[in-house]
Amino acid sequence: MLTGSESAELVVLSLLSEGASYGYQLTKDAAARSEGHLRLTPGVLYPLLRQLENEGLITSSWDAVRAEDADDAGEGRKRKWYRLSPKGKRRLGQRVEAYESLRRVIDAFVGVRPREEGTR
Amino acid sequence: MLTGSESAELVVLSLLSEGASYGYQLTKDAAARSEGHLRLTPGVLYPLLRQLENEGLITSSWDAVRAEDADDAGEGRKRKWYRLSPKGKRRLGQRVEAYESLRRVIDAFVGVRPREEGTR
DNA sequence: GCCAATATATCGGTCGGCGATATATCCGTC
DNA sequence: GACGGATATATCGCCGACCGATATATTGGC
Repeated sequence: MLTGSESAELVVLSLLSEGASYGYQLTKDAAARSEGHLRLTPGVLYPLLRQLENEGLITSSWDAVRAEDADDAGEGRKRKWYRLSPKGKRRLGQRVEAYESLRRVIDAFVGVRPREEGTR
Repeated sequence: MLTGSESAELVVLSLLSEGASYGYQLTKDAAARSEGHLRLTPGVLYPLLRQLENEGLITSSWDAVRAEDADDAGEGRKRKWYRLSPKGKRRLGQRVEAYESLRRVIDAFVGVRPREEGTR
């Protein structure tokens, strides 16, 4: 399981890098991709989306429900579409690097398998 | 940089799986192995050691300073040696598995590189 | 007409990470 | 013999963030 909002940011930016999406879809995508291990609950997701928008990493607009009409702000039902900004794209790159760096650090420890009993 | 105490537990158990050690040494080892990225500060380390001992994952004893005499509780200067218990060894295994699982989950996202502009 | 699924959003209590701080010993050196 | 930096262990409690709980409206299937 994984709910920390640090990884949540990485995941949301990553999903949006593949194209525009919206809140509910993001929770579903996250769960599907991680085979249920990643639960992007409303309490985590929406505050995060707001924060990302405030930082200028994503943009939002209320547009048509159908994906192919996502830019059409005409009549009918709407939902809130989010898109990755250029700044967000850069941030995603940084986050990926940070993750890979962390990965190497932890691997430096878990890569080493136990030796023997007793004292060093 | 990485200070979360979740990873701290993994790291401490991992270091102790290589042999007995003590607080100050653990901070130094952690920094060295991670090339300075992992700062196991006193405020993180000692509460963690206490907790790990309470859970029966490690044991401690005040013994001689010299590593080769670490079991000798005779005269002279002492320091507090920590050792991984069998239970701790099992926990380490679980934590490594959990880490590798998390790793796979995140990789499922960062492995996917950006496609093109616009809508899904 | 009803229920489950879809869709977005806020709030605040709870929990814990970790900076700041305290204390004591050891050793080199001036 | 005293000063300072490194060694070594330990506690405390502030601050802030995480996210469970909750609210609300719409849609679609039966």
